Amino acid sequence: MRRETKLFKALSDPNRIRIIKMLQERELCVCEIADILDLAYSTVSKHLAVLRDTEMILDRKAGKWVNYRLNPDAGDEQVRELLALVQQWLNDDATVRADRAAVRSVDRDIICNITPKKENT
Amino acid sequence: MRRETKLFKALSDPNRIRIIKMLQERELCVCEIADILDLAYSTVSKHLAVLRDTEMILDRKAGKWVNYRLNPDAGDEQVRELLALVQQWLNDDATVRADRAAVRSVDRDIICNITPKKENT
DNA sequence: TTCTTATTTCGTCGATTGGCGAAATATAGC
DNA sequence: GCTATATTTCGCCAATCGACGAAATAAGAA
Repeated sequence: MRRETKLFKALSDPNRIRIIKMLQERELCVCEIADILDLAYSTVSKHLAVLRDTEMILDRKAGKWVNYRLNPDAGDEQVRELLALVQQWLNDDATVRADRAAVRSVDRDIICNITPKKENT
Repeated sequence: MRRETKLFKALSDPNRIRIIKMLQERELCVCEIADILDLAYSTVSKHLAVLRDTEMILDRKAGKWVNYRLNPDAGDEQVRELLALVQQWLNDDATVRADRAAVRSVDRDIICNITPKKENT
């Protein structure tokens, strides 16, 4: 019972739904998600922790970033079923569409003020 | 977005999940549900209002009782999908099993201290 | 019409939650 | 080893939520 309600609770916040819809597009780091959602890093980190704790998403270090991605092959069938459900939902939602467009253009190098590496000439 | 998170939120409380699992068994009134859940009538009434507000359940008057039942043919596909999901889940859960057994024996006439009608002799 | 009763609504309380900024942590780069 | 930085954790605040009892409502029964 706790497991199921915990899964539903994780999906009951709009920002966490937005995060999942964004991660359907591609892997993202905290600073990119925070940039798109326009939330504090700490808030995003907390939301991601909730989702990671349900195993709906996975994290891994990539340089100085921590990347988050969906976990569609989660061992838990309930997680898989809910992720499949949310995958089908909200694809015509205006906010989701805007977030998706943002995901395609968001750039962590710009957010973190990283100078592009010089091309060898 | 609001619609989806509202549905997930409705399912994120253990007692509301228990109510839905009980209603899979049969239609019930507030006093029967309160008896099984061991909650105040007002609390049960509020939980039922949350569920009715999502259209996952329907109510109708039956004498002095208000009966509640599942709405598996809800107009909203998302409601139908979630009800189908919860139908498959938790069927081995100890609490759900106990609640189901209680549903089969709970009797509103006993709860409300109604004297059975005398049989014609 | 009045009385009784199942239910709903209201108000209060303590617990939980989502937001933020600050502090702490992990670790890449030099 | 030190510095810089992305992220996580902590602490606080306001809003929300689930529990209860009391009051209000709806309506059945007499």
